[in-house]
Amino acid sequence: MNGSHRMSKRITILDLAKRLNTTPSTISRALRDHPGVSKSLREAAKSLARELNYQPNSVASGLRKGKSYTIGIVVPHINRDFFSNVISGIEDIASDNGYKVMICQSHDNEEKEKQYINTLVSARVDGIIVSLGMNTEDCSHFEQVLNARIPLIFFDRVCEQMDVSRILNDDTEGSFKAVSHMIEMGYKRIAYFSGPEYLNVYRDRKNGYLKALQNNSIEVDKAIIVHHDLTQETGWKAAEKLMKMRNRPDAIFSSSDFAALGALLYLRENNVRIPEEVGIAGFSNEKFTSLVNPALTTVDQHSNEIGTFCAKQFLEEVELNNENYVPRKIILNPRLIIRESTKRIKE
Amino acid sequence: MNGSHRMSKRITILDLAKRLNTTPSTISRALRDHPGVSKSLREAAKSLARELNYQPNSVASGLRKGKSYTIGIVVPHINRDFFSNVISGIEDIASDNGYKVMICQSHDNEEKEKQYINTLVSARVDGIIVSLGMNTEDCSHFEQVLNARIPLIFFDRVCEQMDVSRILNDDTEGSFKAVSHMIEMGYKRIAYFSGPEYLNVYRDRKNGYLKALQNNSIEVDKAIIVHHDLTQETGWKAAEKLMKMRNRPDAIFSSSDFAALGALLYLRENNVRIPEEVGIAGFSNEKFTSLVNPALTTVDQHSNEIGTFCAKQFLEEVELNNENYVPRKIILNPRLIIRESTKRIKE
DNA sequence: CAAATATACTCAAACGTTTGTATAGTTTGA
DNA sequence: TCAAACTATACAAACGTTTGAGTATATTTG
Repeated sequence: MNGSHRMSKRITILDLAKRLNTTPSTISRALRDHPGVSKSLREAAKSLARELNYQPNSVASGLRKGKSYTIGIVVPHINRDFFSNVISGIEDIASDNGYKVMICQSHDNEEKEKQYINTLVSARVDGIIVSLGMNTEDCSHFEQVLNARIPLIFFDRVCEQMDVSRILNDDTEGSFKAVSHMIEMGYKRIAYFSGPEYLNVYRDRKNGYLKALQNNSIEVDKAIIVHHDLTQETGWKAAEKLMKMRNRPDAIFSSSDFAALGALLYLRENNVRIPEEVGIAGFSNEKFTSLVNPALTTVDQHSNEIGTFCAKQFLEEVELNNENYVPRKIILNPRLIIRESTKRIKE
Repeated sequence: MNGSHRMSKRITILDLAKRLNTTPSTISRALRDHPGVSKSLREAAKSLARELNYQPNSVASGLRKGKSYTIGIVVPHINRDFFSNVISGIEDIASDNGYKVMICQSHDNEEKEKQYINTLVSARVDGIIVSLGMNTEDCSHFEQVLNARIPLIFFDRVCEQMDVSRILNDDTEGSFKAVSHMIEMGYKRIAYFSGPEYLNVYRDRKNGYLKALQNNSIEVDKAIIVHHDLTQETGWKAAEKLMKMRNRPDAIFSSSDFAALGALLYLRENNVRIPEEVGIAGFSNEKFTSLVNPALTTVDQHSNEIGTFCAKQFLEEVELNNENYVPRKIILNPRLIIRESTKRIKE
């Protein structure tokens, strides 16, 4: 309550041992119900521990055992529904299995991502789960994770050169579904917002877009394929540019919900009717997509499942003790969610 | 690239020492530029470390120094804008000062919160920053943090009995502003969504509501004050109940944006015009509030600033080494954001 | 009844750092 | 020139736990 001000030394296993006239090793075993310790001592140790409010020092135990029971997670932003749902998924499985998670935000900054990887390796986490930052082109900072024989798992935005497990969506398929749907709704000239092409997700999503056009014999016009960093702001600006073209597009498909939102707001502000004049769709199924007006068609990525797959894959690899496991690629099938922003009466 | 399969033992300070024909202690000092070590050796040590890709073991160093350079954060949910912004704020300051953060989600579950506190104490974090779960009535699990002399800081939802620093909004004031505004807009019968009253924030917000009514000589009607867990779902249900009253309210003020959203969706679905027939406002300024239709009036809590205050307070307390510091209460003034959901033409 | 076997412990080393103290070797000063 | 002072390094203990090996006592076995 008031924090009594005796300089209480933290109590250790040695203190318990002294009080029970035995040794630290015996206490250590007693507390973990080792069968080699008599029942009576086990009980005594545990009740004394409770009484003195003993908290095991997991730093010491981590050092001795070479295991920290911690998983490091590095994502660009935790305040995106996609990432926070993945993290929730990881955390649920992890904590059921006695692991805690350490969450780091790279803020899409390669330097920060590198630092966090260093920190996690230094902290001797038992595994690292990563989705790359938007600006990460070079993957060399992950080499040391492999060298340290720490299980490494990527999801969503991955390092393709690295031979490690990865959990992915079929981004091509997701994009293909969305664009095919838009074509079916009668849109003829569909612009596309893409991210950096050294990242698998953006390359794949673009391929899905191209495939859908091709499939419907629509010619690709590079003028309406825009590359940017897919934020709300740049989405707004890109929409502005597109709408001022003489031959303006009648739809926008964005590989990010945030950029789609920016575009949507631009269109709304400029009284372009959605979906009648211009259709619009995004990617990721962020919460806000169902709430904007009109509600945004988007591609759901099963974020929570991705998280549980990541965690399960980690558990498997850690179990195998880094020996002869084969990296695995798990691909989920994304789901198209059709909402008002593309529901045009077919012409 | 392919993870060469020699069972490479991790290299330690001892390995470096052997190669340079010196001792671990000297290497340890050399790597940290201790002036007692000759310049040449310092350089040699550092370049060898780089060459061999030496990664210091922060577990060992943590054990020896009794410091982990880690801050534990416990929040109900990381996928709420309010919390993730606070975390971002903490993390920015923390990482500038060499601290990493460990983020835990209590999911508003008291048991889970307790476990996480245990884990963090065991992990010997250097500080713990908490916002209580919705269901946490009993704060006894925080006693051990104090006993272990680990700086403890609360924000938003706090343990009032505990004499530790806390960063808060003036929730009464926030609520008062919102409700006063609604009254000014001509709403006469304003319902209220409240959370559990053992939590400071909900008690304070309710007080602000009551104060605003009183201030305008509006009688309080307990029939339209609803207590629930403030999720989108319960907000929906509560709105339904209220709208079916014979003497139904003409406005709803919710102490959570999520519950306000639920209510808004119910009203929209049932063709109750907002803000004409019923006004509505929430609390927290979640991203979606500006995007729903109509946009939701809400109270902004300066989430990012709360985070930086938390981190700075932690740094100060850790600096003082737990000696004679006086717990501090920092109160920020929330900001009312008026949007369409309450902009009724005054009658 | 001696020998084998269980039982319930104790001992000591180890994990990888850090840090206070000791010890060479070198320089300085009167 | 010899003690004092400094420089650069070595030594050893410590952080708190875990674990393999060792030991004393009690119990079983042929």
